Amino acid sequence: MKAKSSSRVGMRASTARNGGPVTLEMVAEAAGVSPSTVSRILNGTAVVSDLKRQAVDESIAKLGFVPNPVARGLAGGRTLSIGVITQAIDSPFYGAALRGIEDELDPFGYRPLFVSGGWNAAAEARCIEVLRSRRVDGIIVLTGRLTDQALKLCAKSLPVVVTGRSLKAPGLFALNFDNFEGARLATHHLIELGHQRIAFISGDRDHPDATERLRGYRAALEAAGLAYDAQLVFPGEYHEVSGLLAVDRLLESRQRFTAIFAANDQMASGAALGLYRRSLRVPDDVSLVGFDDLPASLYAIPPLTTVHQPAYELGRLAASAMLQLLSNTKPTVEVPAPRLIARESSRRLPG
Amino acid sequence: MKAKSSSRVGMRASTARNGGPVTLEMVAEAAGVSPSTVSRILNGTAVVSDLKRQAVDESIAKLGFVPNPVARGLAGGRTLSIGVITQAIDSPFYGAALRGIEDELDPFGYRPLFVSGGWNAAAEARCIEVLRSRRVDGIIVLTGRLTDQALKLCAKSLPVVVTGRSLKAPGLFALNFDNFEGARLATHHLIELGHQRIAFISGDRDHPDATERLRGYRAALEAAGLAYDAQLVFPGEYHEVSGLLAVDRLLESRQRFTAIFAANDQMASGAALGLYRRSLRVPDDVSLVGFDDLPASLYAIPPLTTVHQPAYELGRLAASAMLQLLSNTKPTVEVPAPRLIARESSRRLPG
DNA sequence: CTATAGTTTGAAAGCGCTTTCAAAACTGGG
DNA sequence: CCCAGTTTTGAAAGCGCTTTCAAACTATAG
Repeated sequence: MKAKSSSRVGMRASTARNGGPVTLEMVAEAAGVSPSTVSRILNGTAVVSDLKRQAVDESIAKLGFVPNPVARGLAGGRTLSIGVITQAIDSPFYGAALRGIEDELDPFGYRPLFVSGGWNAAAEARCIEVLRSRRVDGIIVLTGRLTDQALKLCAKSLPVVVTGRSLKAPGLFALNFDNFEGARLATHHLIELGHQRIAFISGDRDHPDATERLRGYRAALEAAGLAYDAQLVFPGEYHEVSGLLAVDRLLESRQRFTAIFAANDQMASGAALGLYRRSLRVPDDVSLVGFDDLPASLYAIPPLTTVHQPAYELGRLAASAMLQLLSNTKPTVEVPAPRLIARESSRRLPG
Repeated sequence: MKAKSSSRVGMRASTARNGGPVTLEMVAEAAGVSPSTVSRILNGTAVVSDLKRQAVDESIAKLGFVPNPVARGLAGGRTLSIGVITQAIDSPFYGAALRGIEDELDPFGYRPLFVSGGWNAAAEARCIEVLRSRRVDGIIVLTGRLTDQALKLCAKSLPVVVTGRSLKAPGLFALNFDNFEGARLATHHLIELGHQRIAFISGDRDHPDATERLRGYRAALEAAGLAYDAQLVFPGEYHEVSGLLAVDRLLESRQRFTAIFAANDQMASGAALGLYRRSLRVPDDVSLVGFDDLPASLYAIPPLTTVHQPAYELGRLAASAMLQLLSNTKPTVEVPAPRLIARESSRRLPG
């Protein structure tokens, strides 16, 4: 836009017309200073007399100059891009986080570079290599399967922000959501409604979140003096089908239960379908609670009671932490506490 | 991965250990040739004797050399990255397309650079500037609001692939899904089930897809000798709330109807909730059909009858077309035809 | 065996920016 | 008014790669 309009505005110096984009050198010439000075002004690397600064600022505006990030990357090492390792670019949960990252980075001129690891440590390691070769200025890792080791190693050469774990290391900042508390809240909510036989559909067992949520479920049970019954726990894999399957198994097991707590909304959605297939009504016959509060859950039928996980906020926070890391300040971001969103899929046990 | 393992393998020449990544120059030296030769081999820019080629290949492997895309971008103009303008990184519909693009590009060493336009022509124009300044090799535009003009202009300097419109220009390839036919199919399906009063929740009216879908709806009606009744058409905005609102207005209008066709799944989902709130059952009281076939629609309650739009495939095709454009072959990709996926939200009108 | 055309190769000049390094322009203090 | 001490500035050397250009070959014909 800028560059385009300049061709209408100024014709003093050579603009876009003369051949390709405006370069720093052209600005320098137009302002009657050396390229170094322009660079210094651009980066605030040194004090420059007000006179020259003004001349340069003017030329920049007149020519519609936009620094070339590629050249910057080569010369200075900074590319103004942040690598983001996500598990799947189209994940309903991480999507919001990605948007948060994008929104937070944008005003600072940084761009996210998204790469998908697909829940696979080897693929994620490759992602890191790719990002490194693209000279990103930092890496944000959304959960994933990389070992803490690998992350720490990476943080030695590049600032790293990681979500979904607690970890401390130089150049590394971890941002963790309180999954334990969230699950405790959800389970507690059901207990409060009078439910005693609460089935749990858990997530991938090698997923750090998943084990935390299971712990939260147990903790709430125990706190209420209810026995933990392993027969009521069904392994899932965080996607819809596994929720459906879990319900099938639950029903086949002939266990008595009045409520289901699924470790994420996607499984809850699958579970809901499973119940629907067997003509069991939510919440009349079975109360159902999820985790994550996906946008879609608000429009589930019935709208799903769930634990709100602020994915968008988490994205912003991660990005903000990265920005702080890059400016050498110690990140000071606080992850919001879990909140239970009671909707219509859970209700008081009659009788 | 590569670079890492090399530090275990070779120690002949200076590897990662000596200071930063391996450069092309180091490879040249190790192979006893000039940098130019290495570059030529890397890019296939010229014939090189088998002897040297082998020596170079070996050194590359031994040193674990990975070309620096940033330097490449500066020198050669090619950055091996493709800009992708999407409307929202977390859109349930476009998400799949993004994944398709990523998957298709990956084996060729290209990376997508996603930027969000947010359904806003000005923002999209800014996106183009950003991408251009990042020296992307091409731009894929997923629908959006840019004028055909703007796209053609852009295509003059950079290959462009655009979805969601039909457009012909040099350096530009358009990939359009047959929205008209899809909508016709959906409406026809309901008619076949005996429905005659079919309400339509349309999309944004300044959205090209939306008008096509409306046309398809009308065409099916007319083909069946059913009168088009503007009173049964409610404007929506392609998201859940607007579907909910549309149903409210539909109900308030006291129009007689037995089925609803929503111009996308998200609005269908909102509509379903609206019906649920009024204790109208889908499909018993009202048949409901959507458009897009979002992953979530399979798990809606009841599972949603919808028109399958191959978002993932579309992404792959767009990326593939871009790759062809980049290699100067005329793209030859074919968009799959719309298919109706009959599930449980629609049923034969009794009586 | 030389002249000529055709190949393969290397030297060197960038790409647009950052960043040393040293020179130039200012300070004052004596 | 000169010199040391402090800024402010510019020249120039890269960053890692591509690409022209011309030199060094090789093959072919005369």
